[in-house]
Amino acid sequence: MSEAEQSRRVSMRDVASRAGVSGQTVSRVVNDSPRVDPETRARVETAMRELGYRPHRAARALRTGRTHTLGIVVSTLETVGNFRMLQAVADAAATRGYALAVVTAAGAAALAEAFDRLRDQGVDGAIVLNEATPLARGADAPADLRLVVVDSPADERFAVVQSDHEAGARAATEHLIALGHPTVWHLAGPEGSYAAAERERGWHAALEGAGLVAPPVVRGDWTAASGHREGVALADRPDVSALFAANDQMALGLLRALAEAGRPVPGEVAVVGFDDIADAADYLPPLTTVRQDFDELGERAVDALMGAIDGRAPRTDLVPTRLIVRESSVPRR
Amino acid sequence: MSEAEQSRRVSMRDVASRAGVSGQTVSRVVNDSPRVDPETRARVETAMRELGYRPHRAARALRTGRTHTLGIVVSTLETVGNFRMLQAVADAAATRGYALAVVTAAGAAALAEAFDRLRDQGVDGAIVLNEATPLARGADAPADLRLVVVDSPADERFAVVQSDHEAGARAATEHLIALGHPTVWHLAGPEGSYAAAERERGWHAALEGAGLVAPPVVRGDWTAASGHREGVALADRPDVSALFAANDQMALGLLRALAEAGRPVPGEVAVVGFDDIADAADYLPPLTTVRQDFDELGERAVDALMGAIDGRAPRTDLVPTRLIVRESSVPRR
DNA sequence: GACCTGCGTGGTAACGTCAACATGACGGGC
DNA sequence: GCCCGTCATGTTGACGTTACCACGCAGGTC
Repeated sequence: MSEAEQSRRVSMRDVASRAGVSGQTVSRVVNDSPRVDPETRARVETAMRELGYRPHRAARALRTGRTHTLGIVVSTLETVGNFRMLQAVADAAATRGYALAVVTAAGAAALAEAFDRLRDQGVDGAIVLNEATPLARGADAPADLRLVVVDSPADERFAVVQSDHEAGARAATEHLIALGHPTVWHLAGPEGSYAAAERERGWHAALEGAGLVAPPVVRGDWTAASGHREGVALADRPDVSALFAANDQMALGLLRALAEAGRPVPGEVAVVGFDDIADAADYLPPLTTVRQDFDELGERAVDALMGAIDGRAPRTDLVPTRLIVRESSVPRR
Repeated sequence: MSEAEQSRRVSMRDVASRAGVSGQTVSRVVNDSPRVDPETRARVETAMRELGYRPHRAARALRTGRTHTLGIVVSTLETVGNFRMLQAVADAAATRGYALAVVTAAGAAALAEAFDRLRDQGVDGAIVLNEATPLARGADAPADLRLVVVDSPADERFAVVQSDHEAGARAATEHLIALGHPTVWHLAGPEGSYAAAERERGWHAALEGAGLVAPPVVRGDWTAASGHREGVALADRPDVSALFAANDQMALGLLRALAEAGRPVPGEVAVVGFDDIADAADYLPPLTTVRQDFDELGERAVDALMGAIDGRAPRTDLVPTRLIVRESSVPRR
C-alpha cells in the first residue's frame, strides 16, 4: 500500500512476478484450482495481498463468457414490496459474488427493451419482478437469457418463485369468516396481475369452503388512491362488514374511505390487507395483514437463477406467508 | 435472423467481412467517429443490423478501461424515498447508455465493503444514497472511485445533490405558523442524518423568523413506529397544537398516536410531513407535506456523476421542494 | 513536378485472463 | 531399469475491442 499509487492497475502478471511463479499459477490460485502446492498458494496469496490485487472482471468475462452479473427487471410501479425484494435480491447476489444490474420496465413494450438492455450488458441471467406483465411464451422472452420469474406466470422454460399468495389469502379470509362475518368482500389487484389472481383465488376458495356466497369482486390497481376510490362505494353498502384487500396500500385507502363514511374499523367493518409492509402496523387502526417473507423470496430467486445458469431444470418455488392479526379485525359483535 | 443460431456471438469481424471493410472501420462506425465515409457507414450499419451485432461490453471495457457502468450504494433503511430515487437513477443511467449496479450497505462498516465491491465490479463511478453515514474525508472514500453523494455531507472532492430540505422545512413550518399556531413542534430524523439536520434547521429558522420560541426537538428514526412512539408522549402535552414531522412515515405514526389519545387531527392538532410519498394522500386525514422531486434528483445525480467521470469540478446541486397542502393542517379555531 | 495536407481506410498490437497443451520431476510397478 | 501415471507448474494463444501508426489518394501550393 506504500508505493502502489501507480497509474496502471495491478494485474496477474505483477502478482506472478512478485511470487516468483507464472501467471497461470496465479490464475489457479484465484480460481481455487486443486492443482497448486499449498506452499506456492500461500506465497501467491501473500503477493496478492501485498499488491492489493483484484481480478479484472472485464478480462475474465471476455475470456470465459461469464460476467458474474445478474440482472433484475423491476416494473415502475410504486409498490413498497418491490423495493424490499430488490434489496433482498441484491444481498443474495452479493453473498454469492455476483453483481446486480437493475433495469426498470413499465409495460410490455418496455419489457422487451429491458431484456435488450440486459442482453447487451451481458448479464448471466435475470430476475423478472414485473407482476403486471406476464411472460408469454415465445418472442418476448429471449432464448439466450436465463430467467427466473417472480410472482408471474411463465412458461415451463423458466423457474418461478413466488409467495404462497393463495394460502395467505385463504388464511386472511378464513380469519374474517371465523370472526362471524356473513361474508367477505374482496378488493382485488389489477387484471392481468398473477399475484392478484392468486390472492383472489384464495379468497374465493375460503368462502366456498365455508359454504358462503362470494360477493362481486371489486378491483383496484395496488395504489392507496384506488383503494380509497373503491372504498367510497363499498362504504355505502350496509352489507359490507368484512373486507380483504389484496395489498396493504389499497387497505390504507379503504380505511380512509370507511372513516370518512362514518363506518368505524373495526367496530363496524373489519379490514385485512396483504404484504405486511412496515407502515401497516401504524395504520388507523393497525392493520391485520398477510406477511410476505421478502428476504426468503430474494434468496430463493437468486438460488433458482444460479440453478438456471448451471443448467438445472426450472421449478416452481413457493414461499409461505403468515397471517398477522392486529386491530383492524376483531370478533363481530 | 435466419441461421443466426450459431453458438458463437457475432463479433466485429463478422460485421466487417460482411460489409467488406476492416474491423477498425466497424469500430469507427460504432463509436460515431467522423472519419467514415457516409456510404461506408451505411453499408456497415446494414451489416450490423442484418447480423444482429451487439458490441461486447467486456471486451470494450478491457480495452478502454471504462465499463460504462455506474454503481449505486443504498442503505438498507426501509425508506420509501430510496426506492423512488433508485428508480429515477436507473432510468437516468439507462438513458445515457450506462448500466447500473446496486449495492446495499447498512452502517459504516458496510459502506467500506460496498465501495470495495463496486471497485471490484469496475464501475466508472457511483452514487451514494446513504444519508445515515456521512462520508468523512479520507480513508473510507476510495480515491479512485468517482462519487456523487445524495443528501449527505461530503468533502469538497465530491459532488453533492440534494433536495432543498431546509427551504421545504421552512415552508412547512411557516405554513403552520400562518395557521395561527403559537409554536410548531418538530419530530426530527435520526442524529447523524444530514437530511434530518437540514430539515431541523429549516424548522428552526422559520420559528426564529417569526419570533417564536422553539420547543425541544423530538427525535425519531424515520419509521412509522418511531413516530408513534414519540407521538404518544407528544399527544399528552396540551401545548402541542402543531407538529412538523421530518418524513411522512413518522407523520403516519404521529397520526395514529394522536387519534388514540383522542386529539383529533386537524381539529385540535395540525400535522405536516415531508416527502409526499404516494400513500400520504390517503392517510387519515390526508397529509399536508413537502414534496421532493425524486426524478429530478436522479437526473441531476447522474449528470453530476458523468461530470465527475469526465473530470469536471464537483459542485453542490439543490433541487427545489414544494409544499402540498392537504387536510391534516387547517386554520386554527 | 515536388511537396504538403487532409481524408478514408487498413494493419498490428495490446488490454488481463484462462483453457489447452507442454514440460519436468518424482515414485511405483513390472 | 524402464515405462507410465500423477502432480505442480509453465508456455502459448485467443476472447473482442480500440489506440496508434501507416498507407494511398485527391487536391492544393510553391
